Amino acid sequence: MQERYDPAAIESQAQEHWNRARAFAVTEDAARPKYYCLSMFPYPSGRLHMGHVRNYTIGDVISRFKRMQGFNVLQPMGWDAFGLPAENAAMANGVPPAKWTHDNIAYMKRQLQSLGFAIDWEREVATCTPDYYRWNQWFFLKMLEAGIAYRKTGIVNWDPTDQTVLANEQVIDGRGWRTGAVVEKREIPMYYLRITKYAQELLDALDTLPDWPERVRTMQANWIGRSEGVRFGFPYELSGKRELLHVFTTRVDTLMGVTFVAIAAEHPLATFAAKNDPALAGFIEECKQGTAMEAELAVMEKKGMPTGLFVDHPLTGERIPVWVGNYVLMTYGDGAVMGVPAHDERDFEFANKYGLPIKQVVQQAARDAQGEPFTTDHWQEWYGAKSGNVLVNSGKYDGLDYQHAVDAIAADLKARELGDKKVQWRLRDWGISRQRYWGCPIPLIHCPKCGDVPVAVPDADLPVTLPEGLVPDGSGNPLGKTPSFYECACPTCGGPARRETDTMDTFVDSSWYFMRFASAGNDRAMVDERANYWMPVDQYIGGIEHAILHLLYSRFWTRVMHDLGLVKATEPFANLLTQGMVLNDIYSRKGADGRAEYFNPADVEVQVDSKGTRTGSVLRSDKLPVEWEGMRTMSKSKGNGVDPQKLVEAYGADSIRLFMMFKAPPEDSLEWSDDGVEGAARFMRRLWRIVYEKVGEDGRGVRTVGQIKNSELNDEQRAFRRAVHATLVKVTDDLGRRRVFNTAIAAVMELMNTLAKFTDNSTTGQVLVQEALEFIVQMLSPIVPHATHALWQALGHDDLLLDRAWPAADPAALVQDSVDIVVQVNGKLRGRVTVPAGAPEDQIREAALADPQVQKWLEGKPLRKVIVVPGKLVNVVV
RNA sequence: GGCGGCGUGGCGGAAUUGGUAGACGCAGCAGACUUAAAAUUUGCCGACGCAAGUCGUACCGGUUCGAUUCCGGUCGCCGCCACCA
Repeated sequence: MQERYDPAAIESQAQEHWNRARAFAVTEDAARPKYYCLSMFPYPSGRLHMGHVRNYTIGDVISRFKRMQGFNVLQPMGWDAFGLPAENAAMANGVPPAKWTHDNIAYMKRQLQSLGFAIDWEREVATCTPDYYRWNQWFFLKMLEAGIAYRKTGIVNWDPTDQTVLANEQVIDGRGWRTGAVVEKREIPMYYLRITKYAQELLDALDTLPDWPERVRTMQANWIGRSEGVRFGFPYELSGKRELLHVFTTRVDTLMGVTFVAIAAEHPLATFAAKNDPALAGFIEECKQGTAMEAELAVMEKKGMPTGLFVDHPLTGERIPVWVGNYVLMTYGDGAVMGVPAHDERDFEFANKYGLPIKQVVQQAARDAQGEPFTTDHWQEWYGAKSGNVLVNSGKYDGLDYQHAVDAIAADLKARELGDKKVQWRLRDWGISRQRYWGCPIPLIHCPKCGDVPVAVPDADLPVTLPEGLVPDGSGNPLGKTPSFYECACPTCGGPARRETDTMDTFVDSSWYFMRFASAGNDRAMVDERANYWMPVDQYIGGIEHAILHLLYSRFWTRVMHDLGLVKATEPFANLLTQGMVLNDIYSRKGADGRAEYFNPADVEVQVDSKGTRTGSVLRSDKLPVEWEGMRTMSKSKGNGVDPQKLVEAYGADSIRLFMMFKAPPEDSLEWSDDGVEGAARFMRRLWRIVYEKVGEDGRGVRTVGQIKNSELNDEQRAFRRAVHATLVKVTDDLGRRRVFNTAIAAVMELMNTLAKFTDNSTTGQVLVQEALEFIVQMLSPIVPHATHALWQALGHDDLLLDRAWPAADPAALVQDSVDIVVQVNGKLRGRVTVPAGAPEDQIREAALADPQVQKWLEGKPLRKVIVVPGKLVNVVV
């Protein structure tokens, strides 16, 4: 073997070897246990960033480890290739999105290959190819048929920058998730998927996903947002006709305390009332503009205006005024709420401001608070707890507790046919229409003769192919200006018709790609029996930012595919790992104009004192100070990005992979450090050298490992071998059950330190060193596959390391003759004793008490108690 | 405001079921090798103390023979949701 560790040569050689052997192409094999390991596929933005590298390294380590454990492992890769950045790039460069996207895919694929990921590239998919998106279209039509997809004209979130509609999930703090532009409200006909139909299932099934992070399950449960309450109507007359103003409430027990009804500005009744009331119309307009930030909305002043309309109290018939309130959401429930100022903080604030009556109807059972002035303090006391309170001032309901009051009032409302108990969801149906070009065309045709309802494209005419040569100009969807695309014949009547030019939300593409990997290449079906072999994904890995959108959509989509008979799985991802972000230092300097200029950490020199504490930092080029702003995710605007490509060229893929796995546990954020990468490279060189020193220039390892008999070893040899096998046990557990790679690597490093001190040159000693090196190489192989591939050969093996079975520890090597016992006196460490393994408690106790160090602390004091934890410690209480 | 999570050396982190706090690495300090530097390598590296030892896992209290770990409270940071009736 070569003396020098030369990652570039080693890595390209290993990769060639794997490629020649088609080592990562995998076929379904019912005889072997399958393992589907999937990392979230990337958007082909141009180049990989460090977040990708971390994500895919984690997946690769797990895949390679599982493979060595005998699983039939599928690790595929694809491209989430539709989306807006391609259109923006197209506008900037005048290049069609298709070309930009495909160029990026080619480049990023090379990058992924240079990192040595064990990916089955024969299953690669790109969502922008007709082979893939035709099944989006096909399944959309199936959902239309099944009533899961439907068309509705509704108020939508309009992103003025991207000129498109956004789903509720894509609006963050009132701004577009991608552009950050303040979202406007618009009325547009579009297509929805009835995810609300699955709300209960999606909520309940969270309990079947114990291997998902708790916080992701909580976030999904909150997002689905189940509330139990009562929906009922306040009767009123409008032009002689009896109508109902519906509201939803979880506190129907306070119904007798209603003193007003508040409706949203967009409510039809508000629109009606505003017709002859310019002041009200103005107020409504003001509300619709609204402040964008939700956080501000929450603390914003309650504002309202009377509509001049009145409704009847559903039980008492009392006249109740209807107000427009800026705090009422049109998008939740019926866009109207009953106002109970005594028992709802928002209503209380509103009533105080506008002088509306406050009527207390609930109070603590043990208390008589009647006649006391009503203050915010009272509100908190009375409203806070549902339990322990009873109704007052509520006629026949007086004295009932919360649950009984709800039941009684709900029953009475039902008897009057005004309402009933209802479960209300926060989740809303998923709007998938986008007025964008670079997406999957929605396969419908609008025919002027066949009526308003669009006609489905027949299966035989699928896919509706997206023309690839167009370049958007920033003014809406270019498909709408391309007659060759939209002009078509109606499949029903044959007359001239217009093709739908909206495309699908790209979250559609990513909602089922994992099943396509499992049915790769099938041009006759969306999925086939192979999907039932692979699904569900055994391990899914990706960023926490997808905790709601992508994961919820995928869960929904999988259920629909199940219900329409396409797959057996009901949940797509059995196990979820949300990897942490990759952070880097941010350095800046205030310019003369007050604007901050940012510098890459690689160009900054950190100054430390003699203890290593950081005292300041200067720019390398001018030696002038720069300010450290802490660590944040890598971004262009902060100038703290790190290019994986340059690192691979400088250090090799293995050192980068090792550093990322060692620096932090996978779920924690990872703080980038060039020194840390240097340290990883140092370790790789050390590993290489230690093997080189053992096997020499053209040496082969001592292939006699199987012959080690533990009983024939001397004490030092036995201790060394025990360390080797104990490390194997720990690393196996860390990589498998615990999924913490940093401690696994630390354990191997520790073993390397032990190995360096083991200088036994006897034949037996050399065999033990050979065994240790083989174990070390195997244990590290999922993490640094290239170097270990070469080292495995150097150690005298001809087989492919990645197919080698994961080693098993020799139980005889793990046996300990004696154990060290820690002795505490009153809980403080005072001594250590060595006793034979498995010694009875009495013997341990005697040995501990006899220890001179311990004796010193015991003298003259009466023993009160001795606690013996076999194999671990003794605590003497005096 | 609600829910969830987290606070350990100069730094990243370890301590897996309540049982030796600080593994492993980075940075730092001292030495060896070298004409020199790099590379490599050896040792030290929580605080106070000459030492024996004492203190120490954000802070205060509790349970326990024993608490970084469990419980209650306070402070701080992070994440998500946020006028959801």
